[in-house]
Amino acid sequence: MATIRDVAERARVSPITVSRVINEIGPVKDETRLRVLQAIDALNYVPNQQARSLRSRRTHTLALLITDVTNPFWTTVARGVEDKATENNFSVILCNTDEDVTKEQRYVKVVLEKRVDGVIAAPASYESAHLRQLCEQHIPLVLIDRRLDRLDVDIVLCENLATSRGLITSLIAQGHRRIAVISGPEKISTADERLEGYRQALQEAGVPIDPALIRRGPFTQETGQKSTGELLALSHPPTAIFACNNFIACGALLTLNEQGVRMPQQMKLVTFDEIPLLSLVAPSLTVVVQPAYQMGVIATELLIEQILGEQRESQEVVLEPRILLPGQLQDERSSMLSLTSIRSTPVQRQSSSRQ
Amino acid sequence: MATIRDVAERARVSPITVSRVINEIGPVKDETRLRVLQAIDALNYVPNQQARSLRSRRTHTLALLITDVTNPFWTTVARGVEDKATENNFSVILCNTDEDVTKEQRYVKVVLEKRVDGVIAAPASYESAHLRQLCEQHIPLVLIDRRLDRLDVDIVLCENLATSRGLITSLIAQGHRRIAVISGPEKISTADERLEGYRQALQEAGVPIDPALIRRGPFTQETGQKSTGELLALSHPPTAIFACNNFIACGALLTLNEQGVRMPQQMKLVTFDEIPLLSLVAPSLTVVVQPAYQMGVIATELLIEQILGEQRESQEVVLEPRILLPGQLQDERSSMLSLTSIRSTPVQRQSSSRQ
DNA sequence: TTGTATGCGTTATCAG
DNA sequence: CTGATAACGCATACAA
Repeated sequence: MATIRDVAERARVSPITVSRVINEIGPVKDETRLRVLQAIDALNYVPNQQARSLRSRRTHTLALLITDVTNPFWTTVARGVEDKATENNFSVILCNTDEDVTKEQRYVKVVLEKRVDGVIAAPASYESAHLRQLCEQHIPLVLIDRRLDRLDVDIVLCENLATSRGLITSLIAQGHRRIAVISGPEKISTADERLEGYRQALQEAGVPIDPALIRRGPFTQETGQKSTGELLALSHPPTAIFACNNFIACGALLTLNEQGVRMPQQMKLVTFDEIPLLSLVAPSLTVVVQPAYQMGVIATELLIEQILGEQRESQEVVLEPRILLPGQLQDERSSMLSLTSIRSTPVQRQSSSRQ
Repeated sequence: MATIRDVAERARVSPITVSRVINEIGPVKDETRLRVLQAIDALNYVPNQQARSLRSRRTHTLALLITDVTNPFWTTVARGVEDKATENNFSVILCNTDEDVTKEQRYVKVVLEKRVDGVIAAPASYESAHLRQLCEQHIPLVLIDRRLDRLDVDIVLCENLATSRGLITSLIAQGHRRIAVISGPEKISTADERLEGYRQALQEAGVPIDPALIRRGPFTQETGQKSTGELLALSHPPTAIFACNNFIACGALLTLNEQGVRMPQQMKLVTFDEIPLLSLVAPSLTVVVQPAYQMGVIATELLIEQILGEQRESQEVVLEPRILLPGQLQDERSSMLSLTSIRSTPVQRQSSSRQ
């Protein structure tokens, strides 16, 4: 592949002049520029970003550490990140951690070696020592969706605790007393906060908390299926289930369906996060829809600010989820299938800087 | 950040010795190695991949050009690519082309600048001149899912034509005579081949082809909705619809649902590609499930062979899709929600090398 | 307006 | 077993 020197020779100038033409800095006579451009064209010259990065200390590359692109929530986040990154001439390296701290660590190492300009990460655990490593090395970092203990860093997320408390309060208002919850793993802030919201709502309403109605497990369909099966087998089963993410909700749905449980008559299901077609499958569902695409976009904006930018305080951006009640906004429910509409939504930040 | 020289100084050796320790090449006395390792640890030294790449001409980075991660099919492909890449110490840059040749071109440029070791791409059009550019520059390339005209290069895909012909033949055998098809854009091989299969099946069975029953548009939900609306409005509407991808099927499903069309009594729907929960929404659906995860894995294997490897003939790997009939294999239908099962499936190649 | 010298961090080559 | 030197491709600082 042609180098800057090849181009320089062909255009009968020095390499630096070629560099000036490419980067459009410094004065170059029009005639010279033309010769250079012709040489570039003739040789199919493409600047070597590796060499460039070595000097400029900019790789124009971001890393996105999420649990699993296969989850529509993260897929949409990834799409938001990629769109915003591309808009700013950054590439995105995709990293699936599967909520596995070891994998996360491996990716952190890759990130350091590759000298990416910044990282957007959903921690596999709120301890995640390796992510702290990034901060120590002064790699720009933005957390997304999940918190990290005792680390003052930019973060974009939705209000989990209050939202889930409101969700449960409203179930209680509808007359439900035996409400089950199926939450995610320990040490993941979203799982903890959604569960805590559940507890607070029951306490406020004076409804006793029955440990048998509280289930936890990986954020997977299997957890939903298994837990729902167990809940249905209770001598005094719940009348409502709060699934803490979409995969768990799918599992619950499958099991409820299998066992012929009618919704919402025999069981009311509420959940965090969207899955396409969910509204068609179970029109009685209440869904907390997090603005995943915007979360990705905003996280990327914050990251790029950090990379290009001035020092500033860490920001915590808290977005409002939309709550889709049964029968409501049917159309919008399937919007994930086509991001066109979401993409054009202007970004609104409800940020609260802290510390 | 510490450099190899810092480490060398601290360990009182030359940089090259440090390099030898890191890369585990050449002989180094145990004592020296230990000193070096201690220095590396003390300084938190991480080798600079940029500088390394400059010499070694290996970036350990792949690019994945797909139309849209948001489509569960591509999501799953991406996951397969990422898993296999990671296994071989490669990172993956995610590129969404949205079936837009201009975007594709921009990404090709990025790919060239970044000197990625190889590219996996689903062409936005079977012309896509820019992708040819990669071949000219001798960048290892593997096509996935879609063909490119007159280009002898590795490719992984499913049998589209025969599969769709079989699908339609079976509809005819069930007594359907007015069968509609909603296919994707022009210049995309999958859209063309699936449509061609439809045509062949009708011809073979002596069923006249009615142009009013043939619709094309972008592979989106909107296309499915719009086309289905138009088909239902025909004076002599079809009794079956063949949706050529999952998004189109979703659109069709939404419109059929809205208009209260009962399936399969009033309308039989068949489709390519899976969407989670599809089976719950419409148990009467017939779905051609392409092994997306495996496609990603195999494409990556081929690419890595090219990168690391010996010259060899271009390979064309054609995989068998699974066809899920109504009511059949209910469990497997939702397997996309959790890749665990897919991931453990051993890779079987039904390859046919050509040329 | 253009060019020279130098260095980014690493590794290949050759020498000791 | 270890080291000196050069080179990868480009851009900064300075000079002309």
